[in-house]
Amino acid sequence: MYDGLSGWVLFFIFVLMKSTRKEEIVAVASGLFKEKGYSAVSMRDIAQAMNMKAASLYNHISGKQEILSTLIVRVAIEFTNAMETVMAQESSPIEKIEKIIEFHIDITVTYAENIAALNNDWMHLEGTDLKRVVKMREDYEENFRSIIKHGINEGRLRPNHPEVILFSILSTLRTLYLWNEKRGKMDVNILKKDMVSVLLKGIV
Amino acid sequence: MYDGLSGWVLFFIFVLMKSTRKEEIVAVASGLFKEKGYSAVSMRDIAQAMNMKAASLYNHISGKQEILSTLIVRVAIEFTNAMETVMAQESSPIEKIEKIIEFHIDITVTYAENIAALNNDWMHLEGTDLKRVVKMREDYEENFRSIIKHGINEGRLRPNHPEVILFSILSTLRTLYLWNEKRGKMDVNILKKDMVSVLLKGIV
DNA sequence: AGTTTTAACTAACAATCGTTAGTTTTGTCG
DNA sequence: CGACAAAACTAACGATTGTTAGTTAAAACT
Repeated sequence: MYDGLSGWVLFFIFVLMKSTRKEEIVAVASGLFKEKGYSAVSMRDIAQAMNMKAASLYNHISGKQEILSTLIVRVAIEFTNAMETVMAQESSPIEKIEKIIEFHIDITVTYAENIAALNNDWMHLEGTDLKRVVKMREDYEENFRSIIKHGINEGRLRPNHPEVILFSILSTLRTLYLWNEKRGKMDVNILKKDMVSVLLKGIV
Repeated sequence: MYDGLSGWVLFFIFVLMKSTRKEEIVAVASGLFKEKGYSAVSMRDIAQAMNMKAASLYNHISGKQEILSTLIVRVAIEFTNAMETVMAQESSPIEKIEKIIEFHIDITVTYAENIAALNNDWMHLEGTDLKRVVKMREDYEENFRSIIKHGINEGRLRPNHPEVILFSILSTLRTLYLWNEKRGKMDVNILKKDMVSVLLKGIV
């Protein structure tokens, strides 16, 4: 009985170890990418930050491209899922926009480096990954746009150009990751309230 | 009389030619930097886009770094001057913020590629240029912050966290350059009105 | 204890990087 | 036309890039 359990435990430890080693590389690399950008970070830079030699990285990953792909696709899926959850709800356009602001803040808290790569280094993806991420972004924006248009048509949003509204909110949310140090002192829920207030009701 | 004039004309043509050749390089490079980032663009890429060989570039510029520096410092000065003009005016905080939004749009129209480099590649500047640009950005943000704080203290701005207001407006304005294709069809003055409305009065 | 994985290492590769030196072409002025 | 300067060229440099091959040390399983 103990032996049987021990087998499972060791299996999970094995899986965990194998994945955390790759995850460690991805995490370390994401920090460097955020500071200098994908192209300015070499495999030797990443290796040095992990106290190993560049060639050793290839025991865990297939190449530099896989790191970027893992990093970006992961957070892109996160945003896509969150948006689809909001779209599935039967709530007003304004409530949906509030939800979008809130999950952007939530995702930014845990995925700041991934978002940096998504924003700044998506064009260095290759092949299928590039197409997939671009498609996800287009769909995401189209969903957001339709919410805004509904809001205007129903008379619940002021009739400004939808593209201006979409762009203003989205560019604020997308660059939230740059703002993590100052936000650090601020409670997330207070930030959400302030953010919703500023973006929806303005500042005057 | 004609000869005297001809001398001046030729002098100006000379100055113009000498500067446009360098300016051409800077302009072409800025387009490439915007698409792929400074580090991912090689001197051979820039040369190819100019129909010449990489070595020939060095007849006009001292190196890759000078291109980046020229590009970024130029637009940083533009923003600094515009902000100082606004600060010198005796107008209300709200009017000042309106002016800031407007000159951001104006500068973006003519300096889109420069702004891309300022936003994404400033960290690849070296030495004095790096310090200078970082200082200009800090001063710029500090000026903006003081306007917002005055607005709140005078009761003309809703009392949200100043940092949230600053960040929301500034990140929208800073990423305007990403939005130039869709804006292309839109009249600049209409864009200004909509932008001021959305950022100041919100969307509900 | 012996065997097999896992994950580190050294060494090296072909390609590309920014840049320099030296040469040739182009164009302008007297 | 000849002299001269500007701006292109070819060739090459040393350094760095991502990656592969082959080897060794450590850890895990039977």
